[in-house]
Amino acid sequence: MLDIKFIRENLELCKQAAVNKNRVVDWDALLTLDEKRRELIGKAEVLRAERNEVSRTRTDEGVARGKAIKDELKAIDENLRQAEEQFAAAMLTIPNVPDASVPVGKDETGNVEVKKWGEPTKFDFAPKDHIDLAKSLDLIDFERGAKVGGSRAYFLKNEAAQLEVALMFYTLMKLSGKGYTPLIAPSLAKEFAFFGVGQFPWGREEVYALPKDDVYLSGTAEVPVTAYYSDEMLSEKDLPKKFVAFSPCFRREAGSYGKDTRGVYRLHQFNKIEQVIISTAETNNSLTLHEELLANSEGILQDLKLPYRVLLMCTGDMGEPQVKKYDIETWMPGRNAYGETMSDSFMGDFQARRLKLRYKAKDGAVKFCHTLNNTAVASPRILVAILENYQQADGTILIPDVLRPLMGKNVISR
RNA sequence: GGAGAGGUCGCAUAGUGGCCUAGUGCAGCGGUUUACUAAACCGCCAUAUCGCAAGAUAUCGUGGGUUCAAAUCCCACCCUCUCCGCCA
Repeated sequence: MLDIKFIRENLELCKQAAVNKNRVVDWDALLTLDEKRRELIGKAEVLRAERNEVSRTRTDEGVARGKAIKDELKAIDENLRQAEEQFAAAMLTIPNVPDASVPVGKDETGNVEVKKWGEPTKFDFAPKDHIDLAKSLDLIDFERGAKVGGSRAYFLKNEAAQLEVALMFYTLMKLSGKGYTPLIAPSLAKEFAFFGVGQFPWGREEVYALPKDDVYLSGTAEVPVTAYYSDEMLSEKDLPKKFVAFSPCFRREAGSYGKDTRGVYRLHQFNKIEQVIISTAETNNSLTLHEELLANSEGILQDLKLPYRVLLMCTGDMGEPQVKKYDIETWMPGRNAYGETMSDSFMGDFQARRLKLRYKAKDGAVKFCHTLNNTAVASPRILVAILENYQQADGTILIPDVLRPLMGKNVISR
């Protein structure tokens, strides 16, 4: 959410930001509601001031006037309540303004590759995709997954199951060692948290709802962890707060029914470790932290010796809440392409405003925090890259060096 | 699922219709003193909205209601904690 004062004072900037993000906003409706509500607030306050004064007199005339004011106020308050409600709903639909360093573009074709690490793996044999590899080595059971859990469900089996746990453990320990507080976060979260991070109102279709219990299944630990300090007042001296959070993630994948239906690239349920930072409202510092999150994720991929590239997302391919976003794509031989494995976002105070996540600055001023997050590792998608890049001519799969101590073996074979 | 207790400024607490313009303590900020630190003392210090400002208004879990007037009385709901039951 933006500050309405900021919108009033920077209307053209906000309008252009929405256009660049391909979002349609009814600015006139928003500003009309804003004016209406301010006018009603003014009227109500004048009446309340008079009522307060009059009721102190405790005279018959005062009581009579008080009664009259009471009726007037009732009508105004009802109108004000409606206006505030509509205004608040409209405010929730305003997208955030991208940073000046973000390229303007319509869609993914406008993204800019800013870094490439390693080269796409070359094979002196015909490589298999992860589906064939998984079947021949009995690593993933798609058929029984679908039988039991429906479309896009799966069982990780044997070394695939061990590999996922090893990856999660490796990542959690590595980032804990860098001062990130480890968390295992709830996957169930209340509606306010989804509005808070900006998944609602836009992404409702993507989220599993459990209406009977009034909770939702989150698709990322960003939701619970960013909301961790919601409604709280932090101290500047305690910032930034850095978290590395494990959670099972759930996504409906509505609108992508025909996409990536084979394999474990796009799933309804997976496990992920997410980095979340809550920091001060200093954009330059936040941009530095944004790079730190990127470097952390790159470090994981470099440890795993997986070729990847970093894309700076253009305005048209970033979400409503983001100020700046990088995607990391990892080489996946089965796709003969890079596939997204991590997503590194800086939100400014957009989420903090929605979550009432504030801090007291050293000078005593109360400010909204800045929030950032980035994937540390998401599995099984990362297994696609590991299985495919590490396959050998004899059909076996080498295990990345850093995971061998955890796996107790060097190679997957049957 | 059942029973009970409770939700007040960053934290802790006081507050049972008008003296609440929400008090006090702690923390925080500034200062005096000090070789330094601590202590002591002095001052400042909730948030939001509207307003150029002076200031006004609102906020005591949320929403209704009673009243000229509600943190305070009434109703509903939400949340937290404790205990019992069930249970990985």
